[in-house]
Formats: sequence, structure tokens, C-alpha cells
Amino acid sequence: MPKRGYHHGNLKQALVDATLKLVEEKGPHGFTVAEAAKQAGVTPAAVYRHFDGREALIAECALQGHRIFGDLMEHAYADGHPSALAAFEATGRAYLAFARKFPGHYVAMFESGVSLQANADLARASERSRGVLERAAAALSEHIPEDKRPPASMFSAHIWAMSHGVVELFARGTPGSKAPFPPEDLLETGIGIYLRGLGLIRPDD
Amino acid sequence: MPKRGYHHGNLKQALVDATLKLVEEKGPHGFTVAEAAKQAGVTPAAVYRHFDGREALIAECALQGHRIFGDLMEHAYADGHPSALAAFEATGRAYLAFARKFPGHYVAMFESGVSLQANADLARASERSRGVLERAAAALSEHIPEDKRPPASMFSAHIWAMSHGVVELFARGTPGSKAPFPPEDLLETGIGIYLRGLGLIRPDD
DNA sequence: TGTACATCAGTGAACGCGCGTTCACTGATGTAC
DNA sequence: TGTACATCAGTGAACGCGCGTTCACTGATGTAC
Repeated sequence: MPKRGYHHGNLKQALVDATLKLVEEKGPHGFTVAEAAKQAGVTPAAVYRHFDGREALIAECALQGHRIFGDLMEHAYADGHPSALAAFEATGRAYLAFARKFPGHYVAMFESGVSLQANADLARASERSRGVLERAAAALSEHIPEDKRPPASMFSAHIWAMSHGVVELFARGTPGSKAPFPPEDLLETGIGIYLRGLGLIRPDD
Repeated sequence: MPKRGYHHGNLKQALVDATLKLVEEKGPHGFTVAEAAKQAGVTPAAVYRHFDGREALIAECALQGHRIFGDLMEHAYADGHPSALAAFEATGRAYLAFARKFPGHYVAMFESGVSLQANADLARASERSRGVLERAAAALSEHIPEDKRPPASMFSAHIWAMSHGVVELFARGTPGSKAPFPPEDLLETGIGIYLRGLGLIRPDD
């Protein structure tokens, strides 16, 4: 917004924003360097002042996504307050909320095929959000009798999988697959049943 | 295998097979008409004798996948024998088994973005496999006290979501996301905990 | 305050490439007589 | 059984296109004096 004219002022972020929008609308492979540049009001060649190439552009989108996601998850977890159970359930909700609020980021992170190995920052940011869920699971699992307690990393993987599945199958505009229920309800009830199976919720709740 | 020479003999299926292999190796957008033709030992133009174009080729892969998948699911369900519970669990395992055994088909079906609306046969085949799981869920849900019974379509959606999530996150070669557990174990335990949450498995089992 | 200059974010034209698709054709195959 | 012919699955060359990327350049900006 600030500057105008020959110098854009904030082209790097403008390109990221354009890419996010394209990727949200047309899928993980539906963006091109040329079109992102066009939407930012700039020549394709200008992109190369800020990014090494196409791959680097989508990787930056994924990176920003993981950072937002990590913040959101940590905020939802809130160090386990008011209770381990409430905090855990909040992280599950945060997953879906993120996917709905930042669909472009979500696609860049989980569907674009960006390599985590090729980018250390990206790998670290991705590790972080996974860590929050795992911590939430570990804290919660202390309420399970030790002999029938699954590893925390296993049950966080279950929740991660169900959340991801709900997003992919029912929350995104996949043509032809009408959602039978609101995704939020689906995830909420699914996690609820799962937690009851772990003995963490009374059967009558 | 039968014929050789100028006429291929079974080019249509050879093109489908080549596409499946490419899609398995290089992802949902990693195949081209030209390369599929090349792998089938044929000129790109020959593809148009058998398919309307690129989209039709990948759609045929998805269609064949849904048919195999539907057969597999029905066989696993086995009309609810030996018990509703065992049959239901078998369909869950069948989902993952299919994804592992037919990765190319899986990608074509669930990741390629083929439109279900544009192809009635495809929509029907896809409906069928979903129907098997839903029937299994309905049969099983009769063992739940009526007042605390979730709709069968909801709990089949939960299982579908978890299965899909496990496949996407832990069973496919996503670079950098090492699976903490064998996907089969993850899904088996996840479904087990979920079913316990529904009161369908004794807490001690 | 005014001028000279270094910096560097942008331009615009061009590139080579591989894509999906078309078209007139060719030659192997199966059938009618 | 042998010949003429229709069929149609394949060829090979060509197309227009949009892509990612490069390069020498231009001109706005900020700074040193």
C-alpha cells in the first residue's frame, strides 16, 4: 500500500500473497510464476529478484503457513490450560480452523509436494507444529492407566490423521464429494469418540 | 503380449498401465500423454485412437481403481460375516491394503483432481465403495444403544477420514515425514480405540 | 540545500522446451466373393 | 484357396501455446559530500 510507481515496495510478500490465492483457487499445481507476477502487477522477471525460482516461491508460502499454524497450535494448547483434555481438544479444533481460514497455506504445506529436506527452515517450522500436538497428547496420556497407555506419538498421529482426513475429504471443495456433515462437527465427534475409547471421557459425557 | 508389430493389440490398457506407473512414481501431475505413449511403445498421436485426451486417460485409471476398490471392499465386508464387528474392521484394513497395493490407482482416484461430475461411470463406481463402508457401519451400529448411536454415515465418515489421513500422511513416500509407526498398526489401533469409544469393544479386549 | 553517484528493484525482449492436440497418411488385418 | 477391398490402429510431422528462466538495460531511490 505505501509506495507506488517503479519500485513496488513490498513485492516479495505481494508475490507470496498472489501465489497463495492462486493455489487456493486452482490447486497445488495451478499457479505459475508468470501469473503470480501478473497479479502482483509486475513482470515475470521481477520474481527472480526475490526468489530463486518457482520452487522457492511455493516453499516460502509453505514456510509462512507452518509458522502461522505453529502459533495457532501453541495458542490453542495454552500450556495445557485449563485442563489437559480441554487443551488437547482445542488443538484438534485449531487444525481444522487453520485449514479453513488459510486454505492457500494449507495447500502449499500439505499438497504442493514441497520437499522438507531441501529446506531446513521449512523442516523446522513443520516440526514445531507437530511437536505441539505431541506435547498435548503426552500431557493427556498421563491420565490413562500406564499399562493401557499407547505411546503419545501414536495417539497424536491418530488425531493428526483424522484431522487431515476430514479436511481433505470433507472440508475442501472436492467436486462431487458432498460432505454429509459440517466438517467441524465431524471432527469434534470423531475426536470425542476416540478420546472416550481411551477412557479419557466418561461414557455419559 | 499376444500381438506385435504395427498393431499393438491391447494399446488401451497398456496406456492405462503406463499412466498408473507414472502417476505412482511422479505424483498426480507427473504424467504426460507423450510419456505414457512412449512407455507403451507408441506415438503420442496413437493415444487419441483410444481416449479423448489427457483427462480421459487419467479418468479411466481412476475408474478402474474404483472398481478394484469396490470389489476389495465388498470382499472384505463379506456380507457381515463372521460378525458385524469383524466385517467392519476388515473393510478398514482393506482401505489401507488397497492404497498400498495399488498406489497408482489410489493417486488417480483421490489426488489427481479428476472430476466426478464430468463422468457418470466414475461417480457411480466411487459411490459404490463408499456404500460398502456405510453398510458395514450401519450393521455395526445396531449393536449400539439407540439413544447414543451416531448416524451410520457419520461414523463411516470418521473411519474413512482416519484411513485416508493415515494413507496420506504416513503410508505414502512423502519426503521428510518419517512414519513413527507402520501405517497398518496405526490404522488398526486407531480404529480399535475409536470402536471402543463407541462401546463396541470391551475395555479389556 | 544542491549535486554526483552507487545501488538495485524493476523492465522488456528473447530463449529453448515440452506440452496437448491435429492431420493427412500408411500399412496390417479380417472379410466377402 | 486366392484375390480385392474396407476398416481402422498406428505413424510422423507439424502446430500454437505457455511455461520457467536469462540478460542487458533503465530509472527511481537514498546517501556522501
